[in-house]
Amino acid sequence: MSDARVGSARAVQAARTRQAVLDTARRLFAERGYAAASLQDIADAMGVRKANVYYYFRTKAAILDALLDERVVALEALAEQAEHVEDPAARRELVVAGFVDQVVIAHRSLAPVDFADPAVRGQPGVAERLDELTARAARGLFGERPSADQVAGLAMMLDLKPALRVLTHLPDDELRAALRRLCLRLLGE
Amino acid sequence: MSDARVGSARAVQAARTRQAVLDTARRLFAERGYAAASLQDIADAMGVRKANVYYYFRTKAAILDALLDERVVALEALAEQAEHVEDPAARRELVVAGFVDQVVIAHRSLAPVDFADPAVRGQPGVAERLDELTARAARGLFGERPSADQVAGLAMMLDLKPALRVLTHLPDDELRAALRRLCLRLLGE
DNA sequence: GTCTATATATAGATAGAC
DNA sequence: GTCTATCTATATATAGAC
Repeated sequence: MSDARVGSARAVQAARTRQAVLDTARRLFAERGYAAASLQDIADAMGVRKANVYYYFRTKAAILDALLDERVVALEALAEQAEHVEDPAARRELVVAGFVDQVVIAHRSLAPVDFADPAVRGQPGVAERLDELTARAARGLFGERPSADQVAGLAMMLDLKPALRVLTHLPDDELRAALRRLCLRLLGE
Repeated sequence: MSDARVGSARAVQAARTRQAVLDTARRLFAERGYAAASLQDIADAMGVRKANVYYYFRTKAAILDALLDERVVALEALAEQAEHVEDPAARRELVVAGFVDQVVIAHRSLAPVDFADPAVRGQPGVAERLDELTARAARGLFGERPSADQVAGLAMMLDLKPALRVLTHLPDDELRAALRRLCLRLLGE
């Protein structure tokens, strides 16, 4: 029986290890920053050897790419979804609620990649992709000519980490409510 | 004549080189993140040898400490000053105006150390010092029992970098005005 | 005060055995 | 699929000449 066959013992193990790399890297990148979290750290935390990590990802940057995709794809899906809502106020509600849910879920399970990390933004193509996503969101929320205040508020919203850090003690529902109010304040009500 | 004598050729050169280390490190730490900016990078950018940098700072962390002091001392001075203003609204105006001026000046001259960089917060004592400063500011602005929304807004205000990134095209006076409005929104008017 | 040269550790990454 | 062993580059940091 081929290893490629879905459900074979090796295929199951492969999927499990690959996912463990992503989960561990996500946590360590968020805790220490991308540059300061080494592949050795990741392997140690997983209880495997470094070469085993390289079996699944050719480079450290490839791990980051996979993690960024998780978040960026989810955000792009949210933008897509919002663009089908006609009423501007309802659209804003949808974006804020969806965004906050994503952030909270990512935070509660395993902390998300930090878009504000200079080492992350410095990866080839990353800054461009984030900036494009921001511009798209700005057009969707504020029209073709967003004001400086609107652009600034949106940029701040994309990194809620400082707020998350001081609100971790709240239960999920209160956390979500507080973050939603914060986002609406940033977008200018 | 002793080198220690103020104004001697060597003392002048020492002060100049030491300052160049701080200026260069401040810029590179902000651009690339603390972990990703090496002492070799700093020495190269200054046009000196790495050993020369070590003549002024025993470790890389010592450079970061000196840079953090610049910012934290300035922020603490602002907090001190604000605590002598009786009227709450006036106090808030003073804090926001003073804070924004500091951020803009630091940004326009040489970009400031990034408080949100995990590698920076991870240095011994840094997170504690920043958290204490934040708590002090919260008490000064909102009284003894700040609400979750107030604490969250203040935490966000301490890292205006995302907003700064999208507003760099503005002239100084407009930049300041936009950032002040942003801060006031974050603090809840 | 700045340099050359070097020590030592660890980073990212690969080869090949099992 | 995971391991041991190793390569190469670069990191922080130091010793000692000039």
